[in-house]
Amino acid sequence: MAVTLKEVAERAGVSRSAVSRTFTDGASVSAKMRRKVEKAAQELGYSPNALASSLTTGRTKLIGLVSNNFHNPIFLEVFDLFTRGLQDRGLRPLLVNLTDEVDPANSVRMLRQYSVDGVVVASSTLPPGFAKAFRDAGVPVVHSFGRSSASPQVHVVGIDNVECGRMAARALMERGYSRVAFLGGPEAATSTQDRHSGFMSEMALHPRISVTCSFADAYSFDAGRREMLRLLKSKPAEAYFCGDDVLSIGALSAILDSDLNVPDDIGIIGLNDMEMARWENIDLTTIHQPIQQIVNSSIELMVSTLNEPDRNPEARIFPCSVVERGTLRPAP
Amino acid sequence: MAVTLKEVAERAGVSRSAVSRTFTDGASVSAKMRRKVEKAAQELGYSPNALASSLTTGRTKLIGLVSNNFHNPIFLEVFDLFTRGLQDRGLRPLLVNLTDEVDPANSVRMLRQYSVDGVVVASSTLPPGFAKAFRDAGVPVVHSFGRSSASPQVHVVGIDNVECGRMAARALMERGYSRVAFLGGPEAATSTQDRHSGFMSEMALHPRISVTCSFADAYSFDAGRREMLRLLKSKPAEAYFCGDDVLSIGALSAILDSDLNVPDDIGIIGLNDMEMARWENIDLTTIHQPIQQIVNSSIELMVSTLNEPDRNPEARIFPCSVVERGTLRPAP
DNA sequence: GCAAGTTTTGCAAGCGGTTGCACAATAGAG
DNA sequence: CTCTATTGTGCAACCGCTTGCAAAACTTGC
Repeated sequence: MAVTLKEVAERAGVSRSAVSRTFTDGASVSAKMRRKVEKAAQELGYSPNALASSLTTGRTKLIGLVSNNFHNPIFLEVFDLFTRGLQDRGLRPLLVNLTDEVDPANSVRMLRQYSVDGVVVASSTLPPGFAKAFRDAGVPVVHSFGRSSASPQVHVVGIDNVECGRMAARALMERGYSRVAFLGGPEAATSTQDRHSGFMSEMALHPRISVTCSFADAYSFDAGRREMLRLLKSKPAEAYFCGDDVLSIGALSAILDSDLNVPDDIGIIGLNDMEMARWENIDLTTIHQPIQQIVNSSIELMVSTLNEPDRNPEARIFPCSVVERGTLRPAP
Repeated sequence: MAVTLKEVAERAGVSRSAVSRTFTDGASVSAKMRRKVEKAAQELGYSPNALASSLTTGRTKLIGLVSNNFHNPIFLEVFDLFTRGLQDRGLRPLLVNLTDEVDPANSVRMLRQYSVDGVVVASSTLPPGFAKAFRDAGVPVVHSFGRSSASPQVHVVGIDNVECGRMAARALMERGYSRVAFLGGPEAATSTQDRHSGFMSEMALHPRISVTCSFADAYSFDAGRREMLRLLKSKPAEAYFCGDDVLSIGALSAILDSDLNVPDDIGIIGLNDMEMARWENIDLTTIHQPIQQIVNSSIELMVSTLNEPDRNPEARIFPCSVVERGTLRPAP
């Protein structure tokens, strides 16, 4: 079926090693030999079998790209950036969808069967145990969008969600709201927990302000809408920090449906600054998460770790900032 | 590093073949042998190396998932469905991002180096040449969301875009619009061409109705918005068939910005029915594309083709239907 | 033109598995 | 308890490629 090394060698009248060497860079081959081999390879349409060579080199250039966020549009951008970034460095993403998966063991086994060189866990909702399971299996791993920590157990690249919570609280305070609330994503997600605690810790500095909390059961439009509809039944807060942009948009839709006005009756600030947030029909005030930097840095960290597997776990945390749009009343 | 067949064999005190056979189903092993081997494997934490075995079996279970649509939210759903569907059948998606790629040769070479068993081209904007290039390289291929045809050259699964164009035209006629327009995506995409030609052919039946056309340069929010802003400078049509939902939303944003009302001043009908289309703050009337069926059918076709590589190319076309929401005035 | 030093090249073993073939072990029949 | 039919098992070759080692082929300097 496919052309092999051996056929090229025969055609060029040289040894198999010679052919192998012309296709591995850094190997010593004379110019004449290289010409002969390349000619034969050309004629036969040969290209080396990466899997076979991985057997002896121990490297596949395959990277597991593991996620469970397939309903948050920001992750389409994330996948775009990851696949392009990895490709550009000669790495191949093996995509693993962990929706509804609770046990890391299966994916660990599968990715080891395919001898991936490394794994990127790209998720803000997978528990840290997943990333650790890969590390324990001896696979280099980077957790992108994971929980920041001063002494991480695996490489983590992302944002400081606690600080984002504080930032949101400060934004609301600057705008003079006196009854504010946190509307979080799934309570089990570390990102929700951290945003919540940051928000509360900042609000603790303003004891006169009333603060309430509730949680949607997913980072999704429907969950946000449902939760906000529920909140609107009793007296809602003046402004909400929503755990995520999709959630915010769901909440917005509920508010608009109830004939209330944003930002006059209720203010919303989201988190992520996904592409859609700046669409004029949405125009969401939100906290920008620098996903491009996060992804690039993750890839860079992955590549370094491949070359130096015993590198100590590292946390790379990027700063966020408030993007002023139309869903919060202006600061005075 | 990783445990190998040989170590398991030694520990269990049996031959390597015996171990291999207990891990390939359909092979003949006695119950006693199986127990011994499984015990040893368990203790050592062995799991077979899929890549090594592919060398002799000729099957990797790797499927190239090739796309260039990383900015249309509907493709997040598509990737979700594909990855889960493939995983469920024991296949592994190797994701290839073809954004900005014009020459299929590179990806063909790369996917052959990784000995993928098959390739799914999931894109409505990649030219048919890409799918054909894989076929020519002897790799089973399914083009999802490709151009429908009575005698396809490769397997195609998708919708009849010409018919969708007609359907949109009929929807506008039923609602009594007298000046309508087509606002398409990139002119080079076969999907745009087909939707356009269907729309025009149906409109040819209504010679009294004025019809105009224009094209955005991508299936994206920005492109739709930009094009609609341009159209609004001179006298716009009463209703637009937009080539796609994201495009529609871009157009909507332009319209709302210009203090015009939808659907009273201008009507919009989209195509795809992506998740967002039903979000209350968008509420887009659109044509539903059954992506779940398309993806499942694509996977099913892929699997059949793997078992029977010489199968004739087949087109599987699924019907679409108008989803009535708020961006078109109601039919009388 | 020769010795010493420097590439190049081929050989052969190995990477982790699978599998046809021949032989061993067991089962079934009488 | 034989004799045949049916599994079950091990040997060894092979899948496509890499690489340490030693020999072959070049350089270079004198």
